[in-house]
Amino acid sequence: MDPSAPDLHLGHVVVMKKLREFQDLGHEIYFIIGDFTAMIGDPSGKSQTRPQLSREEVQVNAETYREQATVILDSEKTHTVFNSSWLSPMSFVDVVRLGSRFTVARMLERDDFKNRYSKGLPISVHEFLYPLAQAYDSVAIEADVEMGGTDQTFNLLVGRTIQKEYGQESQVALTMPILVGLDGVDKMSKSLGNYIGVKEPPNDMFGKVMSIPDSVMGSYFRLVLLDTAESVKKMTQDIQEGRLHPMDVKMDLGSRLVKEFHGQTAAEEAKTEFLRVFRERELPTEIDEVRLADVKPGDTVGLASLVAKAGLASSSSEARRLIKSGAVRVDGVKVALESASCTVKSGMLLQVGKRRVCRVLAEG
RNA sequence: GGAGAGGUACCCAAGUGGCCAAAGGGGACAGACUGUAAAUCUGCUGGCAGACGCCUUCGCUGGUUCAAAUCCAGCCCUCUCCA
Repeated sequence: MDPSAPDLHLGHVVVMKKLREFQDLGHEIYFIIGDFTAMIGDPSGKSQTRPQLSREEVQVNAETYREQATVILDSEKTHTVFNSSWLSPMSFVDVVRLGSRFTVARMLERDDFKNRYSKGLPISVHEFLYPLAQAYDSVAIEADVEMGGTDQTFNLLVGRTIQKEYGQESQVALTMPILVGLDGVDKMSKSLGNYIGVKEPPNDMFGKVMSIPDSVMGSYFRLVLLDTAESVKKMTQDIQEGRLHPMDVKMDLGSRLVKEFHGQTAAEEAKTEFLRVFRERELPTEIDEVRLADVKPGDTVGLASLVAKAGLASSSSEARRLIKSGAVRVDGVKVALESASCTVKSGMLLQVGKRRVCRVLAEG
């Protein structure tokens, strides 16, 4: 687990559910926090070395992980370890020795490296060290089985080779299919912002589920909810032949997911709220309140800057564009004049698009 | 070490003295339509400002010029071939 982005999402859940199965069958799980490897940065097409995290940050993130992971995993059978504890003490000699057990040709078997190499894109030497470091993790804990997404196949296989070189029996590499994110195209990941976090509030979780393309619903049922292949196939057919409406199926998916992470009641509430806001087009039952210290009731300010201050747009220029395109409402009334100014009232309602709403509390 | 090519906004990519806040495409965002789906159409895509307008950006640092993404010098980085 990479500790630089401490949010577990449904993509992780796919793998963790399989881990849980192993636990239920009596296996012990080592949850490796990649605090050392995070400094190298997994080659992902962007060869940027990630910022080094402080000891404290890593600790905090690790704790966050543990807490989130226990939603799925049995904490009794889960050991949390940091790979810096065996990678940091290695000397340069050790690293050279490790490197001598693997060849460049085999490194270039990895698709990502192969592609970059053939396209003339840079590959730094330290990136070759990443799979080796991860492989050494397997040596350090004497792993019997290592699990990950299919994108980890190469790394897992390097682990097998390296273990053998260090006189251990090669681990079994087990990969789970990759869950696609909300865009329906790319893998679910935090950096792409197309994820559903396991700790997200019920309403957000439900709403995000509803925004996924129909075409990927099946994989969510199969990989996250562990429905059988047959039932997913039947569902797909029923939709195609008009016996089921895709939206109903998606709402069912949303309810079941929210139920899994937040319970039955939350699931029902999230569904009701969704119908209320997006079908009936009413305001949400709970609206965020934004306190603005530098504005007081009665002030006349530019609407654009107010929208930006309230955090509904990233800048006032951005807010201007949104106003111009007719996305902004003040107390429910659309204002499309870019240069509009408005008189501040405490508790006034600001809306941008369908999703961003807040109440402004002027406390200047 | 030698020779060549290149570094432009979130990404790809045009631009080779003023008409450049920078073509085009993708993505993102917003509007219409809808099932907060897909597809389609439209808008929009540096920041500040109520407005006239102002400020910052084309690898970095200096220079030439009334004017530089564009010319010059140095530096940094990437790729290819040769050694």
